[in-house]
Amino acid sequence: MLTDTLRALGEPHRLQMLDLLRRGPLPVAEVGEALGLGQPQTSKHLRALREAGLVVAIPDGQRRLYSVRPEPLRELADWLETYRSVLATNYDRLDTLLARFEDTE
Amino acid sequence: MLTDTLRALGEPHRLQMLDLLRRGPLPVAEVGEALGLGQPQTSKHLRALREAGLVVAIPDGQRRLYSVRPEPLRELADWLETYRSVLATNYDRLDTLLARFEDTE
DNA sequence: AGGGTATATATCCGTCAAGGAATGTTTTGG
DNA sequence: CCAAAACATTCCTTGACGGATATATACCCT
Repeated sequence: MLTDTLRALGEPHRLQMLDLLRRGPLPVAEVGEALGLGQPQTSKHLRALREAGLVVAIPDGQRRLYSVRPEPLRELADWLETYRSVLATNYDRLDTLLARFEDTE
Repeated sequence: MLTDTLRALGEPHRLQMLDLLRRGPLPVAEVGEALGLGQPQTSKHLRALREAGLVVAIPDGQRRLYSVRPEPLRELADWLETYRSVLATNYDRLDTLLARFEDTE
């Protein structure tokens, strides 16, 4: 679900984690170290990402290599596509906005 | 901030609101009615969206017309772009993933 | 000016999520 | 088989959040 993806990434540490894993798979310890997180917190956040389908864990000896799973990101990209017309238009000047309102009124 | 955008949209009602406003500006009452929300709840969520910069309110008599502000969505799109290579690759079959690990090991 | 409408804000409550410390589990190495 | 390493899970506490109700504010109309 799109909402789950957004909620999972709405947490700063988890967003950083994904950005970190974007470069390639990493074990839990390195992820935690990179973000300055404790080991339990790291595992917890990785679990949240995993449950959102944003990440997969692959056993490698006594470690677990986490890597990005792109599916949810594709879904997010598809959703953003539906805003294509909105993104194209330059709505950001207030007067433009007001002008449009007067038109449609 | 990207996190704020994701966090704001991580709430199902707010995501629905944005999807609703994607078609064009609406007053609070119609937004609430469309989502089956009470008036205070509607205002509260719209405020959250507004504070995330995802929405603007324009006074129209005693009403306020809310509409989408594209800036944060552009930022989101830009962020997604950095995952372009990840999205392109077909990571989704587990064996493919494993094969890649064995390669890089 | 007054009454009604549309929206915003305040408050209370229940719930959930994040951080921290301790413990459990699996795997490796000897 | 035992001890240590790497993670996962649990429990606790605390702060934030969403829903509901009540109240305040702003605006229009007559």
